[in-house]
Amino acid sequence: MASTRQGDRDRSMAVAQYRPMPLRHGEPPTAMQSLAVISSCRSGEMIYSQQDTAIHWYRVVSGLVKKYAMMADGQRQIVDFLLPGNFFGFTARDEHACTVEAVIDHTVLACYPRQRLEVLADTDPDVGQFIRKMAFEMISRLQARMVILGRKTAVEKVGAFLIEMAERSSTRNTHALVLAMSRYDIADYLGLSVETVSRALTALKHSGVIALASTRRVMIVNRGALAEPRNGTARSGMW
Amino acid sequence: MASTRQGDRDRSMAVAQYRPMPLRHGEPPTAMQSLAVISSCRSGEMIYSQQDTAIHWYRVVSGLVKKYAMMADGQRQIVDFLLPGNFFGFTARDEHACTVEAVIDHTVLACYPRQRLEVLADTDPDVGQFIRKMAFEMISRLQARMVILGRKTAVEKVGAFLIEMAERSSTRNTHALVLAMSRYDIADYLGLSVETVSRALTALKHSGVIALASTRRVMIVNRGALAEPRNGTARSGMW
DNA sequence: CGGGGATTTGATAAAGGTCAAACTGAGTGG
DNA sequence: CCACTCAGTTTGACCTTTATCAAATCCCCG
Repeated sequence: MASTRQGDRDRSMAVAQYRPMPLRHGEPPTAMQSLAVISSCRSGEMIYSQQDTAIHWYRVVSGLVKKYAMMADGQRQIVDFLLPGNFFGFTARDEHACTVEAVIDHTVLACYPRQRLEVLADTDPDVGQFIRKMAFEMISRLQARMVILGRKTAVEKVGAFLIEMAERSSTRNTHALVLAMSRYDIADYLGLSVETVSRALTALKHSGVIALASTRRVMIVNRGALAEPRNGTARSGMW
Repeated sequence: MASTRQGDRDRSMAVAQYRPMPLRHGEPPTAMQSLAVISSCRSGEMIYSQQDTAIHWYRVVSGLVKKYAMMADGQRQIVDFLLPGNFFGFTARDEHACTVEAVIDHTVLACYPRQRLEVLADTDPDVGQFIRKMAFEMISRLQARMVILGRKTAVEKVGAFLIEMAERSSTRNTHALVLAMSRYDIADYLGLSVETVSRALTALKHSGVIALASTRRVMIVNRGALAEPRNGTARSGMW
């Protein structure tokens, strides 16, 4: 599946295997929090749109938000889901490259005036450090997803997605998991069609790797097989 | 190809089309530059490896560098190519998630001790701001690539790649372009097989969208068609 | 108790991967 | 200077994976 010919040459050196990163950022510094304005959104409500001027930075307090790009032909790629504690909306340029909208009702956001926060970041090292760290974490997360998008089969993508969500959810129990987003959203996040996402979930269920309490409530039964379907119970070929 | 059913609902709102970002960062602040140690690498030389401790941050002065992740089965995903002016090596955690190696001989790097640079970022607003901006730009770039990886055909991916390289190269002429990396590298960057990359280039050549002066020297003849192969000369189906 | 979006399932086709082989061109040694 | 080599690239044949089209089913909400 990959171009392994040159890969083979490299493999001896890079012994270690790629692993995504669990990591949680602490609370923002209080100086920063004092700038926040709290607001609540309903499901489907747009926070900002592609090409809007970037006036605010945001943090998800509770709920779920999706960041996506639309293409000329109407195709959509969800670039990220933002969970409680995650930041979004910062950009080096003046306008946003993506659209962001709330996925569920009662999504609560902290909203920071960009100008004032940038000044604060310049003057308060805690704030500067915090923002830097946050940006670095986002880079790590995007890089991990790049690997998933580029080099995984449908079942592996869905498996990786479930693990990612289980780990990023603040729940204690990483084996039970509620998917707040639709199959369509999952598909556009993983670069698959809805049907393929559905079939992958069915395949994982039938092979006993996961169980579905309801369509959106997933129990992770065999975490190892979910992370590495190629050596697990899940047979190759999906059907 | 996408799950357009829900996408249709959204399309009315997101009128604008997604466009990647050309953007060049200026020179780093001199306070920062005074920390730099310059070094030169040969082709294939590893700068750091997955799981190495992150002790330095780097900037490409000249040449070309690739950042990639290896997976358990030997598959490789190139997460980014770094061109002159680009930074790499920063992470929120202690160890690197990716391996970085030079693609061509005489690749020159500026190497910054992480500890000291972080202190400097805390004390010197110019440096803090510069690093923040750099991180934000990298986020933009990764997001743009996510769209390409997730929702494009092989020919579109290769087209987008050529455009990206043409724009990121500091050359005045964005129509002639030298690919310093191999087809294998391009394949692992785009999540394709080498053969498919080669066929896509051939297809673009035959349809007159590009011309190949030699295998690695590309002339962009019809930039519009390269960006939007679906409405261009390039017929769907590739063969 | 509908109604309609969300999800699943099935049949089919297209895109891209894989395997195999030929070709190209830069370096190497005779 | 030329055969030779070998990595990199291209091309061809075939086959797997996933998208697409179509339809059934589920289930949430009024």
